[in-house]
Amino acid sequence: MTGQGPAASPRRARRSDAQRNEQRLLEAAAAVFVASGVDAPIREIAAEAGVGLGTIYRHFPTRTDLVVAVYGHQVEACAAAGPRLLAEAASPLDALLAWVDRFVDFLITKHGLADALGSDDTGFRQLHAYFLERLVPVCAELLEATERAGQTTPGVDAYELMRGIGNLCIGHESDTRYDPRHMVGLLIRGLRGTAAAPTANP
Amino acid sequence: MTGQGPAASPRRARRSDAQRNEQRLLEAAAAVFVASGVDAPIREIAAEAGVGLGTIYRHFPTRTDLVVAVYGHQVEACAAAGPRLLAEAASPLDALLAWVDRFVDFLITKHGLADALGSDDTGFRQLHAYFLERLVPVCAELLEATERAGQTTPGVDAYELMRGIGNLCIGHESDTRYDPRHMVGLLIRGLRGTAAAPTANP
DNA sequence: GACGATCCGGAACCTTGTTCCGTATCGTCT
DNA sequence: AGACGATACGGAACAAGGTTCCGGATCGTC
Repeated sequence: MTGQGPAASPRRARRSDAQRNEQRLLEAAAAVFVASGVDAPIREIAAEAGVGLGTIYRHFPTRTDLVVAVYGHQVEACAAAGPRLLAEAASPLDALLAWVDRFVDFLITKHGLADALGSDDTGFRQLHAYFLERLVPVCAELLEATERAGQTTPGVDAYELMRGIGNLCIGHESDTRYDPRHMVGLLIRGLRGTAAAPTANP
Repeated sequence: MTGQGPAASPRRARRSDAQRNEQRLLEAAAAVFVASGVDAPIREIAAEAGVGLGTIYRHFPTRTDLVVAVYGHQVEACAAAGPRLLAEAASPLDALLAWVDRFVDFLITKHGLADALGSDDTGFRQLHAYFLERLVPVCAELLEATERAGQTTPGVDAYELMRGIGNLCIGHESDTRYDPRHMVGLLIRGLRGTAAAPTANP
């Protein structure tokens, strides 16, 4: 172990133009995602960044890499919010509700993200996987807490719940008659099911 | 009334080869839809039918036309089942449950159909519209009945419910961990909400 | 200043959708 | 039967987007 580099030992540091381009691509991607959605043509992002196609593919081999680079910290923040809410909220159910709200907000706020997660196109499969792998454990924790508190019917799988919520958020743009929040609200209400609130009940 | 043609008076009947080709296309499309999903390349269907690209576009200008031609009668049957169930089932809620079951079965049975309905690709927009226009009224009728019977919380929009159910069915293939029926079940349970069953309850 | 490692740009190729038109076929009329 | 106009056919051609690849420019170091 010579311990000379940040990691193993890339004999040379990254070239400065490479760093610059990565930065430009990140900014361009963020802008294009907002303008045209996360499924915008790669060429459009390359053009916005003033960079060739080869460059974008070298820095971000898959679309997922780009999306994660742009929105990754928000996903992480969402993941981190789970335990925090559980600690701070009045009850596990309140925590779950708040967390789901936050997740839904994130999805429907990012142009085309929900649709992308729902689609099974090549290049979105990995994105799908990333989201689920990152957030399902958090959701599971919240769910277990609500179950233990008797606020939720047991036996609901966190993975399925996350997929369900994500799916419900699909297509909210391009359809003003459909508000995902209504259906997510219904879904969550179904989660409470017959496990009536242990407290008040007229 | 001369009563010579089937309709108004296309001065000539359709050519026999045209009829033959339409038939072939229908059969080919059905086969390809099963094998490769409703989003299979047009060329694949043309090849399967042994016709040129121009021919398929002439007979079925949009993908929707083809899908409706293949699955239309099943959609109609589903639409027709609504009133019948309402008349036959023990309660409006039973009717609604049975009808939703039937709809979900239909969606997850047809390779890629749910995904297609969820996507907002050009050429699937119309399919989406067709399904909703045909089935939302039926769902609305069932929903009103359950509401009147006090088996369902009022204020839920049939259109949103149908979209929600459809969305929940997306991506069930290519993901063995996700069973749409579970989430649809939850959604429907949320529909019943706090409107406790007016009858028996252990 | 030179030289090798790195990185860049975009031409080129693939897949799929869609249009268009020269040509073949059909049905009818003589 | 033969001819002729209406129909229908086939597939070339064009567009859009994804992905690969490599000659050449640039960077960092010696």
